[in-house]
Amino acid sequence: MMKKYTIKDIAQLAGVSKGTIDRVIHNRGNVAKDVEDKVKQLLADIDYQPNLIARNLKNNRIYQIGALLPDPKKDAYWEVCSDGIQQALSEFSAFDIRLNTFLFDPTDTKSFMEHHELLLDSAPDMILMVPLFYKEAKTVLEHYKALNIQVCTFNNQIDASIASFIGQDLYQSGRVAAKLMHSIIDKGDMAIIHIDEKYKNAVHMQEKEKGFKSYFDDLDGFTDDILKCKIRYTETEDKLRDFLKDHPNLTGIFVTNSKAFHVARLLESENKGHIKLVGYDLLSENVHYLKDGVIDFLIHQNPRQQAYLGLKFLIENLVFEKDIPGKHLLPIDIINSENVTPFLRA
Amino acid sequence: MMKKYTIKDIAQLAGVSKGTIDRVIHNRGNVAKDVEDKVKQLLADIDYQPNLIARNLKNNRIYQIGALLPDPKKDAYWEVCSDGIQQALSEFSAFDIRLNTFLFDPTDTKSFMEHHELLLDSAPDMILMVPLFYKEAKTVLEHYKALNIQVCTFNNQIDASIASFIGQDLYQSGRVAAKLMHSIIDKGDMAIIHIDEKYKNAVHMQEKEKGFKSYFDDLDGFTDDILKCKIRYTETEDKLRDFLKDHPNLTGIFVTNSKAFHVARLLESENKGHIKLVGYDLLSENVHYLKDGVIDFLIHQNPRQQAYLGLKFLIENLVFEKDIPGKHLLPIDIINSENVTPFLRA
DNA sequence: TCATAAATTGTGCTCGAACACAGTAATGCG
DNA sequence: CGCATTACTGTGTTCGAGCACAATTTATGA
Repeated sequence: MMKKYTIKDIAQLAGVSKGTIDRVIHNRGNVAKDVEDKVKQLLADIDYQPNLIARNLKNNRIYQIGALLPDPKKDAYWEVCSDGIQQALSEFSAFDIRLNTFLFDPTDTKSFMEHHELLLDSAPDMILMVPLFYKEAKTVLEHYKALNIQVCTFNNQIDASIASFIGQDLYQSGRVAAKLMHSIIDKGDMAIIHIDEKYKNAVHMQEKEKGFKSYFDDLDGFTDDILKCKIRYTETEDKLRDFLKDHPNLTGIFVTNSKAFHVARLLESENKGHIKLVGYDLLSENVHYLKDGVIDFLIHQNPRQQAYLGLKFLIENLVFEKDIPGKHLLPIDIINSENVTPFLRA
Repeated sequence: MMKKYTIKDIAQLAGVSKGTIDRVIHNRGNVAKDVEDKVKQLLADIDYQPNLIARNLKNNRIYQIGALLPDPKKDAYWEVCSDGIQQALSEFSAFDIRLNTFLFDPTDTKSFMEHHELLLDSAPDMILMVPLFYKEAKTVLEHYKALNIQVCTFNNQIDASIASFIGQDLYQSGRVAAKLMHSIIDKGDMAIIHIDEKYKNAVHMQEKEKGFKSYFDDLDGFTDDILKCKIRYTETEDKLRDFLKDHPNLTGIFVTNSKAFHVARLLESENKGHIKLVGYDLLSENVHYLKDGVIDFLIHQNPRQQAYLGLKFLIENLVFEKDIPGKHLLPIDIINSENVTPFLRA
């Protein structure tokens, strides 16, 4: 039963004062070589761990964290992020963490850049952000790096070398969707549907598509068609209806983001409930169609947990000097009508 | 931008000394009625939150926690618990938490009681336990309650009123299994297989069975048979082989605990790979058959997370006086061959 | 009225780490 | 040798909450 050593204990053991121990621990110099060696050896021998509580008692500075996030009013997918952020803040309420949140329009790169400027003006110690637009995010992240500001990104990955990332392996999540689809459909055509403003900037949707296709490529003797359809958000309904009309043999549809409910709505109104549907995220409309049986599976990207972990990593680095993992992959949760409920609670 | 108030600030605001504030906060009496009211009002107005760091600095006692857990050497299901426990301990390494672990044989109620006695002798402040055997656990829990020792149970629930519980809704997890099975099987017979020493004491397996059946009961016009088969652990293979022979129309099997790999092994060797198989837990053998396609889905009960949360709740109650939730339900994770990997990492 | 008890309030120390600053010993240089 | 400079070491205060105890005010009774 090992005792917990304090600086005072070590000072006594080494026959010096606690000031000297402190100088050794923090390499602040002004210590005789032989004493330093002796103390260092002692510290190693007893595996000294400083009391983080006492350390932070003195360190009562106010930490400023900036958050650059998509506006949930523009896309409900982002709504739950604030829950995760609140959870992290309350968990570390013992410390004085000030969070400045800047919400940008997820359909507008200009809005992203504008709010980035505002964020910079707020002089944050660290930054939490969703790098939604590849090109702009890369520029911004390089800017932060030059300023030596630690950044945590989540939801989609830009560049492993430039900022810490929390999220799912999107390629693999495409494979999960494919596996699910494969297990529930009979023979027939399958379609991948992308519903968004700008497909080209949305690397995450392309990754999911690649993963989805790779699964079927790996199957021996699988030759059915995988169709592809890109739809801009504003023209969703008409385009979708045309697409369904053009492909009467469809038996399965994979929607690569949280917009599966648009497809579900149409399938229901056109009595095409036999078409299997796999999509993403627990938006209330998606959950509704999941419970109704129109959507068969949803993959949960858990933006709430992503935001929570991102903020937690930043705070733990600030107050405990913990390392921030370069990449933290969340599990890919499979949701059906029976297990959805516990995932909805905050 | 609200300031963080300390006891000193409040003392100044109220025009009294910090000692008086402290007496009011802790209801230690010896405060004039009018002063007490005034200070209480002030505390409420500014929503005073004590600095937990400073509070615990003084409170440097050693906390003893006892753990009564199944021996992982007897059942690999329990192996990952120690990871979760280690994680909780390292997260709270700033506090002096001593954990005494007592491992009992999960097939032997006598072993459970013996180790319970040993646990009591160690004079724990709090207890973490897996109440594997209903009758014995109930006795033991009442004993702890009489001694006023806080207990966290996980994996299976005994009695909501008697101890805190962390785990899955087992009835609902049976329904999840049923929904999965329903989505992947064609017409044909289904079987629920229980593989364990003592079925009667294993309420959790009965709950899963009830949930599974209830799903199909809710379906209109579903009339196929749901067979049932209880197998003792020692006689698994022969009994299983007979059962398969007796029911040649089987298309789906649901195994109610982590022993699905026994069935998978047999299905593979008898070339009955077309029979769909749904089971529980990410034991390495299960994962192997999942990747091979013999097992279609596994439900992840996440014993690692259960143990982690249980210990975390206990510690947070000890050091932060946080409330322990009476019941904490974990999500019911659906696992297939494509999303299993991230769930395996510690 | 005054002594004394009772009620109320203030002061000062503790926890462990961090750090400023005071204090002491060793060395250099004229 | 003596004084200054460097090299090293020890002391004391701070952070916020908690608590023991001292100090003060108020009430009570002879």
